[in-house]
Amino acid sequence: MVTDQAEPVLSGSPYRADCPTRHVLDRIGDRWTVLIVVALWDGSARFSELGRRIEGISQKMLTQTLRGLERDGLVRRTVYPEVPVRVEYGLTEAGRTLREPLRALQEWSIAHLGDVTAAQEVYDHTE
Amino acid sequence: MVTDQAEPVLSGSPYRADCPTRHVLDRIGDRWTVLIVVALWDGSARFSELGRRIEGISQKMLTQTLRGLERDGLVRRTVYPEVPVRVEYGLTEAGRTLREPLRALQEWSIAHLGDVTAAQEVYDHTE
DNA sequence: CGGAATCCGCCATGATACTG
DNA sequence: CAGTATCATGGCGGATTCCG
Repeated sequence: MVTDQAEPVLSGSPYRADCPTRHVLDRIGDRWTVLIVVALWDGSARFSELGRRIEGISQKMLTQTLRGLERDGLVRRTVYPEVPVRVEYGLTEAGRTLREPLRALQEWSIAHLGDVTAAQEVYDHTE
Repeated sequence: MVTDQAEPVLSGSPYRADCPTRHVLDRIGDRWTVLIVVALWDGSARFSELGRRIEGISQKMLTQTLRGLERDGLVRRTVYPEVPVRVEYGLTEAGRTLREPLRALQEWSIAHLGDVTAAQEVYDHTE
């Protein structure tokens, strides 16, 4: 996560702490990031519209996660100085490239959640 | 493994708390699950070999995460009653189906981590 | 070797209140 | 509407010890 101990490790280790996958997982592996990206891939949305789309997210986490995505260059924040102010969030070009890998994961979820749940029940029942 | 959902869960409708993607993210969205699955791609491995492959994981989390994957039916644990005992972990058929979506994510990481890091530096510098 | 059990710090998350 | 600020907390994950 944050702690990357400068430990000399054998160079054969395939899954080193600084590999790209680890970094990306640390960023999108939280509770809300993926959900926000998915919620935005049909088009931009306003702050409260996003909050309504993503059931259960708090205002704080919506703000915080959007800031992180903006910092990563995956989401663009646009302010329209109207009254009342309007703020739109949308995926950047880079953010849109995340669609395909995330869609693959989403389709896996839809296709296999049933199997996973069934396996859990067997496991819990027979242990 | 053909998914024939005419209308994806996320299109138009609120992103509900009980949708498959949320459940799966809650399961694989932790610190180690994905890394273990990836580490098992090439074949089974013993407990300590896994620990050596995945830099930074503690014994406790290795055990705990493997138990979760076993419960989900994604990893199979095989005990060989030798002396000393030998335990092998390998992906199940279901676990292997996770390879493609995770590989897509991995490739995205490799391809875009540089852009993300660069965007972060710009963001941190200009705010 | 392959764990189980225990203690514990810390941080991500959540609830609440306030603001421009 | 679109946030910011503050406080409380649950549990994730690390370190250590013990066991068959």
